[in-house]
Amino acid sequence: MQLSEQELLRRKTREELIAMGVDPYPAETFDVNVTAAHIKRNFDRRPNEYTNLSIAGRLMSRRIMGSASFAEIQDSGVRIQIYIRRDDICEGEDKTLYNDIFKKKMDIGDIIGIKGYAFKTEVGEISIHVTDLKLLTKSLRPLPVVKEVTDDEGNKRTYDAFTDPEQRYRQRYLDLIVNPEIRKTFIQRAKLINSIREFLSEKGYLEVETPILQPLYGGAAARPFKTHHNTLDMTLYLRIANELYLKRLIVGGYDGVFEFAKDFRNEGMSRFHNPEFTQVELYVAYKDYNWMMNTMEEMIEKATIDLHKDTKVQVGEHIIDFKRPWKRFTMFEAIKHFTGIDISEMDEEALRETAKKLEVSLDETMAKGKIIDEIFGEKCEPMLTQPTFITDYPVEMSPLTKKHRSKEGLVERFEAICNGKEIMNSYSEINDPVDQRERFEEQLALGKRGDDEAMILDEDFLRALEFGMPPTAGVGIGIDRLSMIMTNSNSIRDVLFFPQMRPEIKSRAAELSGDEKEVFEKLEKAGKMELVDLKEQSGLSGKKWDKAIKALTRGGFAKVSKTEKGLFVEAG
RNA sequence: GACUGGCUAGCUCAGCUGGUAGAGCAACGCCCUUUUAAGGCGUGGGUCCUGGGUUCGAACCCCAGGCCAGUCACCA
Repeated sequence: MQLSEQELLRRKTREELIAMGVDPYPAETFDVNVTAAHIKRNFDRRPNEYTNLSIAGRLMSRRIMGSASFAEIQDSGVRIQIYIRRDDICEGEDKTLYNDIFKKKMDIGDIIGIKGYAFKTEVGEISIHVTDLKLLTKSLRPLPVVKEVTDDEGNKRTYDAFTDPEQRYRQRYLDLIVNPEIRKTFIQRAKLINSIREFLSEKGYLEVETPILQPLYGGAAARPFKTHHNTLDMTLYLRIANELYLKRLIVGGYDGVFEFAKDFRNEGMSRFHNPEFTQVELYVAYKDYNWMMNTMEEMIEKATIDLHKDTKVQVGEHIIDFKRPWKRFTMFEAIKHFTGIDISEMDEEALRETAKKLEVSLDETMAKGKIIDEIFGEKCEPMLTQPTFITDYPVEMSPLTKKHRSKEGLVERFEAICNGKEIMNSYSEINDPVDQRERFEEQLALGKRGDDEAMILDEDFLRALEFGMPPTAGVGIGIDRLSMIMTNSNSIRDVLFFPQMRPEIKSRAAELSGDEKEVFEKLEKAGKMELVDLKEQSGLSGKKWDKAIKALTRGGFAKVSKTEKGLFVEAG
């Protein structure tokens, strides 16, 4: 690793501190009795409360003026100014703590502990007059220095902001230090989860945990991640949903269960999709989807008030109001409303015609239900900004949903759409095991035709249903998408601390030379290949090849492994 | 996957029709006891994303590739 000038200097400083007997990473507790936020909030009202304070934080800026200095420290995302005078922290003749340690050996980014008292400067800034100073952690990397100014009119201006989205996502710790306003987003997300948890717990439903590693994946239409358990020597999948397990618990006799679940779907990424995401799923016995709609609008309305003290949320250009009751449309009504066409009585032929007229593109494999869904997705969903329930979906799209009590060809399902996106999916669950088996079999047929998202038949789940599951309503709520709305975020990555990113590969080929470099570049592109093939492609003589590959494996650039299938090389 | 834009110092960015790299902050040295994007004087710091090509000469032009972002497509 090539270190920058500043990194080298800080490493040297670390050594010097140790040499002079200052531990740059002391073990003992530094007792903190106040936070920056606390002082700033209360100093004006109770100035005498802060005469003997002890506070720790990261050094964010320094203004040294000879034998006195101003600096800022930041704790929990809040900055406060500190004032350090040489003769206050160094009472005797020995001025090392100020002249050497503070001025020379502390840097922006170091974590320090101070003791002192709060006061106001002549300019009126609440500050801490330091009487004692201690290094708690030496920082070895220079921090981006972001400056914020408030001008005479009270407008905030930021200079040298740390804005590169890639760096912010990859180094979230840095982002949190330097752009503390993003902390609010994550606090809101946590509040949202707490609010929902509180609501469901208060109703007496049990929060449960079910397997993430599943031998069969089910409960949604998606491609899974596949993994392997060594001892059992079996394939396991990361769950795409927990639905089938929660329903087993309903069979087992719980009246209501819910789980905040990380689900994993091996599909494309976009500003609305991360390969792992969070859903809360809830199943309640003896209820149907109508009850669930009422319960959910109550729950989300409450959550909105918990977060914003209001039912209204600003999202981009729009103000979204979660106040009950939300609009309700059947899918057919919604399509009629937005296109003027009543498709409720149409057969597949007529639907195709209609889709064509509406410029909704279809492919040959799509059946009736899928066509309806396409038209809805294209012509209605994006138009629905305010929270809206869409009910009564075509049966083909919903293999776990109970057939509609009175409408042929439909199921008892609703989705809540908000800001043009689905945030909730719910239905009256199938509890007729014979019906459920038939639906699974239809899915199997789809799978055989090449639909790689078709559901798999889960024999154990069917066995559970055969013992009898009470009539049940279930719902899944996308926590990430709901968080996006609640925090006015434009991308799912803004509501995840650590969104999935491509690995950070800097081409290390530069460290190599000649033959090694050429071989490594080929290997890096292929990832893994047969040793013989790589040798062939390199076009090197036996001796040169041997030398190059040995250098690469020694340097950790390549790994050779022997299996039954032959010799393989892998980029390291 | 397609299109558009981007990649230059630790951070934010400039760099004209190709002439061999610059500013502010940060860093280093000196001065400075209530400053606040503190200030003053001085100094150092770069694989200009990578690899090829054109050229006397490439950060800049051409080709290939990488990564990121946005939009669209796919996908719930």
